[in-house]
Amino acid sequence: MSTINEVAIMARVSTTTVSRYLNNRIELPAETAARIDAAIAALDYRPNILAKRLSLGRSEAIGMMTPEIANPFFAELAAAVEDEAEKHGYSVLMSSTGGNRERELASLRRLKDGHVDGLIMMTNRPDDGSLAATLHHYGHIVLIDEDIPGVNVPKIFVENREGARAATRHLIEAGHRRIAHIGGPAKLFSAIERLAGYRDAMAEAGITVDDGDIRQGEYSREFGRAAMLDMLAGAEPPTAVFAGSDFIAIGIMEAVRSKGLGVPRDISLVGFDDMPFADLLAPGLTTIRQPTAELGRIGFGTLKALIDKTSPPELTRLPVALVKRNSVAPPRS
Amino acid sequence: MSTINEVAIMARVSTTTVSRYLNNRIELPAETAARIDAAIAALDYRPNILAKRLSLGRSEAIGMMTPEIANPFFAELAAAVEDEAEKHGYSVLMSSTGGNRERELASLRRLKDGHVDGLIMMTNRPDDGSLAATLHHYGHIVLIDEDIPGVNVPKIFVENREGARAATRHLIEAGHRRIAHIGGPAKLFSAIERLAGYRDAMAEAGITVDDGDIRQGEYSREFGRAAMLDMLAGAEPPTAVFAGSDFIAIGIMEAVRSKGLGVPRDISLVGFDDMPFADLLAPGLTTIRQPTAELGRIGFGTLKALIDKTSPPELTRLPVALVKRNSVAPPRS
DNA sequence: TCTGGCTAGTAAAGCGGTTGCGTAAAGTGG
DNA sequence: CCACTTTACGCAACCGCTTTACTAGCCAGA
Repeated sequence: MSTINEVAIMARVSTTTVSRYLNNRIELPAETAARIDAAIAALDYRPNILAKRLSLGRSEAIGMMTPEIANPFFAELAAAVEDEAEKHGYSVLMSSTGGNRERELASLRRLKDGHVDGLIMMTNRPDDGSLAATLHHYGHIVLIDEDIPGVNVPKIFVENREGARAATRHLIEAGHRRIAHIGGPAKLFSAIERLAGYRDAMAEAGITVDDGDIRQGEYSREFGRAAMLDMLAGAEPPTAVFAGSDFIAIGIMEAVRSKGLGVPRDISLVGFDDMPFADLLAPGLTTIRQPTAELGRIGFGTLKALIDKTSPPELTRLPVALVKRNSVAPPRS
Repeated sequence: MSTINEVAIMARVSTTTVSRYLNNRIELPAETAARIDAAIAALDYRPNILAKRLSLGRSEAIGMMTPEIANPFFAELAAAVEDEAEKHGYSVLMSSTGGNRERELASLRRLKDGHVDGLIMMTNRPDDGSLAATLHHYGHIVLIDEDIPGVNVPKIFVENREGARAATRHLIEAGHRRIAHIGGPAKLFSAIERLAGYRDAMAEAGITVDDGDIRQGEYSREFGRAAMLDMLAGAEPPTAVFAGSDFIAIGIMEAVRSKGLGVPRDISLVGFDDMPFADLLAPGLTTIRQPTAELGRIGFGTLKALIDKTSPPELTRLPVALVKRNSVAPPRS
């Protein structure tokens, strides 16, 4: 590997000049520039990025914190971020925390250590305030998909409430009146918004919601199954369910099936997320699609703006869309 | 941020001593060590990793090239690598190439530029030789999951052939004789091995394979569906299929269903990979599980051995296992 | 008493860039 | 022809850490 010094010697100038020339901080006579160019080509010189980083104190890399990269939703998001970052010459350091506070903090430490210039954070659990408190001390952070209340950084979310409203309305329009909602953690931002959207739609249709028809728990298949089994055990179960996530929806399907019932014959179902597997299911899951890739792209753009000191919008909301498949039918009369 | 120099001053020693002490290259009298420890604690000193990297010429980061991070299989693999790397103090730079040669080369360039100390490569397309040729010039590379023929680096694969054999035997044991194989690209290493395993099992059972019962194409849902539709259009379709991947198996399910037939009632089916969604399907897909996380862990370990100049094994083979779900039944008589 | 071998460190030269000051030489206006 | 501004660069410090080569001081053995 050749160095800037070798280039300088070959071009008969100083390293200062080469460095400035390469960074466009100087205008050189064509002849000098040509000599430098020639030397660079001859030596196949490429700047040592490690040295550059040390000198500049920047790493031209960003970190990305996801709860679980193996979750297709986060994987897709990650891919989009990486894609966009690459375009701007940034590397991405992935870190999947497994929802582990330890690892979240390690990730933040890296940021502080100058390892990375900024951080895109995704989380999927409610914060007890400790994360929020920590974040205050850090530099360039962007929150994606899920809020951490009390943190004052740019945030990018989807229209959770609108989406939930559309999902619920879709069920109402199919003729259902007893529509349950099995959603995410009661304290989690997205779950709160989705619940609100569900209530909106029900209220708009003039339907009174029985509190027993609302269940909140983890965004997981297991919770979906358990909650649905519980509902089915009731005297008069609902005819439709709006699930807070596709994982929950899968659990619901399992529960329904295990009772010898069918989706959508006995229970209509709408999910949220449009995970890649949503259309692999039988029946295909009607769900709310999030603009995953867009979230990632805009997330990176926002972070870059932050790094470049141009102030990005405080809050960006991305629209969602209802994807109709085969898990909704009119109620059996 | 405090520096090693400040620590040295506070502890009344030289930076050399602090550096050596921290890197366990020196043994100090307890009293001196205590002074240094105290200074570090007091100043909340953490070494500047950028400086360390420059000085050492190592980046303590590895690259990971995957065709598509959004594919659950690769995502899981990536998560395992990341996990293991983290434990050893390495960062992981993810790069999903989308099967794009350009991006593959960019990834390799980074490696050369000292961006990373080594690279874990995964690919999913047959190489025309150009990639293999390029790889020869590079340093620390480990190949995971799929071979690039002619490349002389440590490789970690699963027992494709054994797995295929077990899958096929499972169908035979269920009573099937006409068993088709719809597999991956004819020139792709894993597909070749899996086909061989299928032939093994059939030969062992004394069943002659009709060439028309073997189809090779992409590891994709679309190919699976098309191939299966074609088979079903034949005069006497098979009663069972061993699919080269779970994606292919899903396509097969769709095809079977679209003809008004059922899995496993009319067609028994075994996949390969055990993707996270395999058990979400209805019926649950019987398939061959790859030790995904293990692949990742061992992949990192092998790369690290390479970096540390201890020569790792040329080839590691990881066992697979048959996971029985509900897509296999005896043939209808 | 001298030599040699520890012990417990240190000074200084990198690693490969960037950058705040300078400055010699050439050009310009009066 | 002189003072002044450009033009075209260079010197050397700096980023924070590692490492090679060296030394001061002490003790043991001959």
